[in-house]
Amino acid sequence: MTPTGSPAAFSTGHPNDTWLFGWNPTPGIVSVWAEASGRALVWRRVEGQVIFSEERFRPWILSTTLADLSHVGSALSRSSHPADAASALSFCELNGPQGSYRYLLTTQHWRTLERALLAGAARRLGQPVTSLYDLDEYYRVGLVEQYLMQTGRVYFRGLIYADLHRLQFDLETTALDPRRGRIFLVAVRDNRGLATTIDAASPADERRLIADLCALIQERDPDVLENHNLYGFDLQFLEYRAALLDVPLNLGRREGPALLERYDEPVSWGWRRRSRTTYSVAGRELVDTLEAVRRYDFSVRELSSYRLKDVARYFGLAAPDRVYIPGNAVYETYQQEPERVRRYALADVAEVDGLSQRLLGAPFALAGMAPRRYTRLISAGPAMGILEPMLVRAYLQAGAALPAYPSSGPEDLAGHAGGAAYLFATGIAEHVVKADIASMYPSLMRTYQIGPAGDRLGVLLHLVDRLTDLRLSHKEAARHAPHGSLEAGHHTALQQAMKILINSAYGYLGAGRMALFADRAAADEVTRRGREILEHVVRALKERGMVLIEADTDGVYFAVPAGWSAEQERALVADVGATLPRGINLEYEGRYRAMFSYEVKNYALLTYDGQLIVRGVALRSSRSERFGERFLQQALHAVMIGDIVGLQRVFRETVEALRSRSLTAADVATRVRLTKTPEEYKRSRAAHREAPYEALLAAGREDWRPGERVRYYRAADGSYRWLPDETDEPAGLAEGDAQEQDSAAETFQRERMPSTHAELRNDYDVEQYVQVLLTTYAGRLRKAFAPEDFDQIFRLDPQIGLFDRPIEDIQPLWIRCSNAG
DNA sequence: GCCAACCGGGG
DNA sequence: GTGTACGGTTGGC
Repeated sequence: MTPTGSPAAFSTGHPNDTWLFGWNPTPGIVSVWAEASGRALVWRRVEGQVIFSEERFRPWILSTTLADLSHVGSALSRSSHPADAASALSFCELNGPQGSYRYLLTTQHWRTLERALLAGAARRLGQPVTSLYDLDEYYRVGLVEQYLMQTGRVYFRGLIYADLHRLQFDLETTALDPRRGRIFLVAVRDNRGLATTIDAASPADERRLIADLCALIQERDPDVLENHNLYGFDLQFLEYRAALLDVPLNLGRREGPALLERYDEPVSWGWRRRSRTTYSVAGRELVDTLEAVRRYDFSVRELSSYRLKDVARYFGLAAPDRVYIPGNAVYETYQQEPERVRRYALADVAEVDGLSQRLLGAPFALAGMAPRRYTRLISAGPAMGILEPMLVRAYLQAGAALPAYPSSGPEDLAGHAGGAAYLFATGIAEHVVKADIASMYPSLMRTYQIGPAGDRLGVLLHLVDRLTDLRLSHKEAARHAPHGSLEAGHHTALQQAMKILINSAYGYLGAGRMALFADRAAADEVTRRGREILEHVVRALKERGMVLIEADTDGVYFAVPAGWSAEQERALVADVGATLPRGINLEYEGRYRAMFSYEVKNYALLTYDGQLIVRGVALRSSRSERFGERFLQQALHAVMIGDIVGLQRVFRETVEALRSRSLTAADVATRVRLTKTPEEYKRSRAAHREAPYEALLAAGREDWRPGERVRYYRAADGSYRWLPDETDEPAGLAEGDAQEQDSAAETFQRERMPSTHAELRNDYDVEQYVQVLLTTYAGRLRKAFAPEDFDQIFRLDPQIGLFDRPIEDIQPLWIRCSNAG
């Protein structure tokens, strides 16, 4: 290996910070292109200028054995240090026990090594071997990762996010499928002031549009190309159209190969294997903000849609006068009002830029630590995708062998006990406090020094240690920097990146047999300690007279005596926290006026300023009829303030509104997604009728597309009625041929009108919806009452029952101290 | 009510 | 060069 820096040359104050940030100080790397031949192209941004350099590296792989190279004989040479290797094939022995990855095999050209190993392995195993990834004897990473781990370099050293030159482009096309539609417009902007569109009004102009787009990108020379669903749409479309029109697609930097490299990766989402396409170009990083949104929502779980427009609104990025055009009407609109579409497309790219600023700070900061491309860090899993490469780099830097994969013995099949979850009480509680243990699992790892047994150098625990301290200092620095400043953003991004790494350390311990340093026993020890701590907190709260409601893994809800102030609550939490071991911190997370405890992790909270928060699926309805949702909101609010009279009133009013037909079809309609094609439904219809299709057929719609969302309701005569809404896609639009485009335009014109006549109809099936109200919505409050009280409150027949008592006397099932009366 | 299958996004 | 991490909805039985 030929490092251009040494570990001593880069330090940020701690001898082992190189485990965190790499050991090579080279600043400003914005892109790396590594080839199997050992050529690496590196672009750096230094003082605003881009500097290109061509470098050499030796492709490498780690192995537990030399057996598969015995057939090459003297072609394999030994070197005492990897940096000394010069021959076509060589190996260096690392420090480590038998069975560990103690052979670092290096080569001049990756294919030489790969061919030799595949041939050797095939001979050893007596069957053909097609991929080294299938063999446990080898630990292999991608070429760019090889380069970064070998050199100790990382991306973006010394840069802040605003230093990156980012360009967004967004295609507008006449159809979704590039075989059936073409590009008629592209909007382009960058974070250096560019904002423009390129038109191709006639099909003959499309070739010029693509060429102009490439030329503009070359001229602006950005480090990053960004868009929403860039991989899934824009690049696929561009690739197809450029090939069809035989126009070169030069998106990369001129010093590198002018190609758009495509990977069709098998990806498992859950257990299911699917394929997705990604791309890369030399010299520029590609950023798909859709991936960043997915990653964001993975932890936050708040987005109901990942569509650009929805996400932009969610983050408050959408301009108030933003133009909205339904996707299937964009081309029609362009033909009549091209300027409107240009503004629409420019708003799209502006929102992508906003999303980038909002979501990509953390991946940017991670790229300054982990030996991986920036692009990959946007969607990489934090444990295997980020932490493990850092661990591997640290071991290579130390000349130490990686441990063998942990053997999967029978103990691994035994159930792994996770966090504790307790439901202490159901019903309604008042004066509720939530407290939780800050970063519980990493804190436990740190406090009790629980790390993977195979981590002989103690890298993981060291990383958790340093990251925890550094994160606190960046949080602090972000707080003190001027709000909204570049400096604040920089520290916030680092803080977030560090949080991601810290939180993944525990997950990594339990990451199954494919993680090099996984350690099930250590993971179990962490959760065992966690349960111990949670039980301790619960006990301490009980001893202090608090009423426990529920506790889950690292947090607990409990009720305090009426009349307590927030200060008293905080003091209590601090008091309990003081009984915990050093390094384990109990935090006061919030206070609530009331809580409806339903099941573990399923509850509703009422804040002191009247906001209703509903958590867990059990309290929500998947049907989501508007009238039912409205009822449930009001009902939960009423029951949590103990207003049973009000609760019954809301119920009776809703029943009355249904029966008097003062609600509308839109209020009772439900929305489903179609799965069958018209042909499939026609086949199954005789055996089994399904409401949404019947609704369409009854409305005269014989054509639809699976995936289409359909709103419908049940009418008084028992039939189902379709209720088209503003954003519904008309039939067959994916095909995008001329007729269908026309129908799209017509539909669009029709649907721009605020609310259609159909929405205001009131011919719904009253008793059906009364039953829905009672069973689906009111039923969710069953656990808040004694059975006879529930029946009395929600009785449909308003005559007095034999055992009724005055409604004023009915109380919900309060969760209260027994001694408080 | 339970289980398996499917989808997310882009014009 | 991945990924061993989904979650909500729907339809079929």
